[in-house]
Amino acid sequence: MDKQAIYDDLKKRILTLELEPGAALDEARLSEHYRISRTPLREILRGLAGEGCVDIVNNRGAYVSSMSHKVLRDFFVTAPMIYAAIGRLAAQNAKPSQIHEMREIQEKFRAAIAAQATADMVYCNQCFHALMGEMADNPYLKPSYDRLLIDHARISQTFYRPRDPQMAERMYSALDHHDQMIAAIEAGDSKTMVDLIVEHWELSRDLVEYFVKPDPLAYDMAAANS
Amino acid sequence: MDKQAIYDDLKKRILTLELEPGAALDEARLSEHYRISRTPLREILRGLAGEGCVDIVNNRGAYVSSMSHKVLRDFFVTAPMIYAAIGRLAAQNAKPSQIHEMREIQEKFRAAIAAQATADMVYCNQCFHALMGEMADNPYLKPSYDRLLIDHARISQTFYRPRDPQMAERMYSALDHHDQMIAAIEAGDSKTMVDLIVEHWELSRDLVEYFVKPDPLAYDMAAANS
DNA sequence: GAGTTTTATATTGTATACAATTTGTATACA
DNA sequence: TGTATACAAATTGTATACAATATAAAACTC
Repeated sequence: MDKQAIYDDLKKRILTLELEPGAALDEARLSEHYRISRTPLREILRGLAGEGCVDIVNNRGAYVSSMSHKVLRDFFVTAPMIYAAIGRLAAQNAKPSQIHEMREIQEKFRAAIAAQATADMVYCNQCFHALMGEMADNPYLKPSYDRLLIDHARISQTFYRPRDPQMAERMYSALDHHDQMIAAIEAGDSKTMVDLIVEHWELSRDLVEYFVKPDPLAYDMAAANS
Repeated sequence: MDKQAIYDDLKKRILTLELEPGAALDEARLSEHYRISRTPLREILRGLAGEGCVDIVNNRGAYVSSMSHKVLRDFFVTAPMIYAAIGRLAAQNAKPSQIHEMREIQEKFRAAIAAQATADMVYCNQCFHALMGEMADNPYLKPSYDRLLIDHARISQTFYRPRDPQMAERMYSALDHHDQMIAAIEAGDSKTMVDLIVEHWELSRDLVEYFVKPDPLAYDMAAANS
């Protein structure tokens, strides 16, 4: 397992919440686990800190970045603007090879949904949106976008309930959006792309809203039975 | 000189173009210069890479991040949106202690302009806008904003001509904008704030436009004398 | 028994030595 | 003369040992 692979593995474990927000990342333990010395491991942790996955406190170690209420609020304030901008730029700047790669990811995504393989779904979705960031090809937006994607993955996992039939519906909507996005990107149609991004975003927003404000239990049993 | 001081010093040297875009950052040379070993120096370089000051290529060392035409274009595409968003959030979220600090920076800025101390002007301006980023208090926008500020400083220095009388005018306009911004932030008036940000931005845009498209020399000497 | 100081342990930070990779140069050959 | 290969130098990457700092525990004072 080389350095990049360890980097990716750690990032994946953070994204999938296997390493929970706030969890301490002990250098000695991790370096032993991955069979490398502390020096390169520290560089990996600092790299992840640059991406926003990890918070480092001087002389007190590294922690998986937290997900406080404030962070959640900031996420919902910021994501629409950045996502729209990235979508617009992706439609303008995508290279043919990237569009091809996107189609491949989309087919894997489709298969994962059909197979109800939650982990694969999350991963393919992540790849799809990360690639969109590459297409946009803007070094100033990329760091913010990547940070949003990291927390987007974590938030989605927090609120996703695999047994709820509404979830399957949502996933097929998302899949459909992705198909339309690929078409818009190929056509270089940035206006349609932004509309799709907004629509897609509302899926995520509604998921959390539904969690915070779920269908209430009947508080008047007599009425519920009538 | 502790680690943070070395970090700041390197960043400052990059911002002031003392270390030019694309310049190689030799680990051995730098570690000797700052009297620390390579291990912490490497961490500093990776930290700066996370901020976007430095590009690191595997097995081929660190370089001051470049300023290609594409980067310049991306800068002008992206900055208005992010600056406006940061301005709006700063007006909404600024804490009294931060407003107080901002006033102090502004007075130093005023003094630097009066004294025509270019380096101090650049530094105070940088501090002013960095503090605005702190006020906005949004972890998703901050990485993009900081990256924009780094290149903004470098671009401004590239196109600034201290001997041009127009430059002094511009600086007084900027100073005036800053005064008005502080008032808007204190009043929590985010609408006015965004208008000011746009106006302030046009100063920077015009500076570069003027450089790219300066007053042409007379090409018809007869006509010029008539 | 509560609070403070001291001591021990654990963890992070730094220096140095060594390994791996890349780059430059010289030489052989077409 | 141009290209390819082999070797040498320089530079980056990693491991390990040691130093500094923070946390936990124990002893002490009041």
